Amino acid sequence: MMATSPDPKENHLLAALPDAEWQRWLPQLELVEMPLGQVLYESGTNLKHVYFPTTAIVSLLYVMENGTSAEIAVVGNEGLVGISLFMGGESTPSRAVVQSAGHGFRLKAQLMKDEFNRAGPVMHLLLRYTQALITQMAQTAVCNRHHSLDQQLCRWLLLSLDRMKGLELVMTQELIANMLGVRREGVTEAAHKLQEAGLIRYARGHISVLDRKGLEKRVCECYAVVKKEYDRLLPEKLAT
Amino acid sequence: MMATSPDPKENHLLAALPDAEWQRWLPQLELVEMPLGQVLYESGTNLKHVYFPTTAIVSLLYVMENGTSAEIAVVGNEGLVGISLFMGGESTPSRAVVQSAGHGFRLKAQLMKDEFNRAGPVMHLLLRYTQALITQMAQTAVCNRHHSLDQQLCRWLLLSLDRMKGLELVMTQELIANMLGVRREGVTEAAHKLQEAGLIRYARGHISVLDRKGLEKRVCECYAVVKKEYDRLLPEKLAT
DNA sequence: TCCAGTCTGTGCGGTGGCGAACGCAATAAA
DNA sequence: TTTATTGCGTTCGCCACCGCACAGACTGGA
Repeated sequence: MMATSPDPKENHLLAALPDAEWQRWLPQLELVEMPLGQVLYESGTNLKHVYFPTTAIVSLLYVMENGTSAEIAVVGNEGLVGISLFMGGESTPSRAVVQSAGHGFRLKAQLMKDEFNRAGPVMHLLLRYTQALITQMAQTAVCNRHHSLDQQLCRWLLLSLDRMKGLELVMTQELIANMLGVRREGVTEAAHKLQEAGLIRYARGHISVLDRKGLEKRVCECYAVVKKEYDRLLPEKLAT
Repeated sequence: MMATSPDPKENHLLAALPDAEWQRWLPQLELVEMPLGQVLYESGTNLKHVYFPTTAIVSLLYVMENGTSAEIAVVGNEGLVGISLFMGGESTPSRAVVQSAGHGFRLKAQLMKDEFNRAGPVMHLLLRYTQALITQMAQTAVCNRHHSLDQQLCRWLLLSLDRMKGLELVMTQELIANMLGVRREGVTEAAHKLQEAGLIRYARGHISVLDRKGLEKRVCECYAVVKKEYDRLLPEKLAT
């Protein structure tokens, strides 16, 4: 198995850049490896970079005083980590952790702010992305309130799947439980059901999705709402 | 009891406007009454105005396919309703409903977009507000996951309290239940506990807060996280 | 004054997720 | 090969919240 080719255009936002900005940014983009568990930023700290994942997936989560956590949103090759930089706050009360190892590119904070403040197409692209992210957060709140763990697991799997290439996640049930903010045993049970139904197969930290359509049948409406909003706000550009 | 005086500067965002924009906006600001239950925008529809509540409180909520709902965020005189206008999406999958009757001012959609696109201090103000709103949504997700109904009720009461003048909410337990996305009976029980503890008093759709500090002692950390972020991002301007 | 509608109190069984504990198997390290 | 670690399976009691059903209490309107 070879590492994936580090092409910035694997990130949809970078791929959607107008040619002028693309030329300007390219020399400034720094390829970074993003190993599992890496913390990109900590709650309340000022950001030094924004990250554009290509093959990695990043979880935005809030860690409570007692140590338990809950995922707020997930970011992959469709987006960027660090919106608070251009939103003006410089920091947020959440933490960004690499949930699935891979690569990405980063840009220095000041550079990002300068580019945003040109108030051109880049700004509007980033704002539309931010709105999609907002929808994801809102729907997470709804899902946490109303839907069963089974459905939430399906949602989580599908959201992850949409942000990677293959059909296999390297991910223990314990980690998933931390993301969802539930017990590990709950995830074990829910995953077991999905395996019995022939939708997934898992073993020691590897989950293979066998029947994506099957997951889509089980998942709650939240997944579709979020996906639709991403598609609406961030239509695939023709670039590359 | 007289109606409150309809002063645009009761809205913190309007009050924070630089003098130039204030002069420019003033003739365009339209005073509107906002009766309980009014729907400011519906899921998926294009917005025609942005609303700046002064004495009203507005709930952003998502209504599920089966009719049940969950609150995503609450907006009062500290903010504005309709961020998707300048974020670029024009619509969102949520609904905005007046939760507490009062007044507000509105601005036509196109005007708002034009003002935003000047890319000056107004834009940065609105973006900072949006980030605060994002924090509120994120924390709602966390709270829905981890905290008891009792604590969530406290959080909800305090958030509402911060956005109004007096100490009495006109609000049935059934309505609160719809906002929180829980059963009415659950709210009844939680409210009963608070009343027994002498923190609130209620009767037929009127809730009086007797001991705000007491509520703050019972509430989960979520409230403080959100409040702190609003204070950080939207410091009180000296205007007026 | 009486009725209808609204708001709150309460009780019941059901269930989904919690916390803790322990067993087991597959992998990695010695 | 042995040993330690990691990941998954299972059980058991517990509690918060759910859904439903109904009773009382207050209010406004005819």
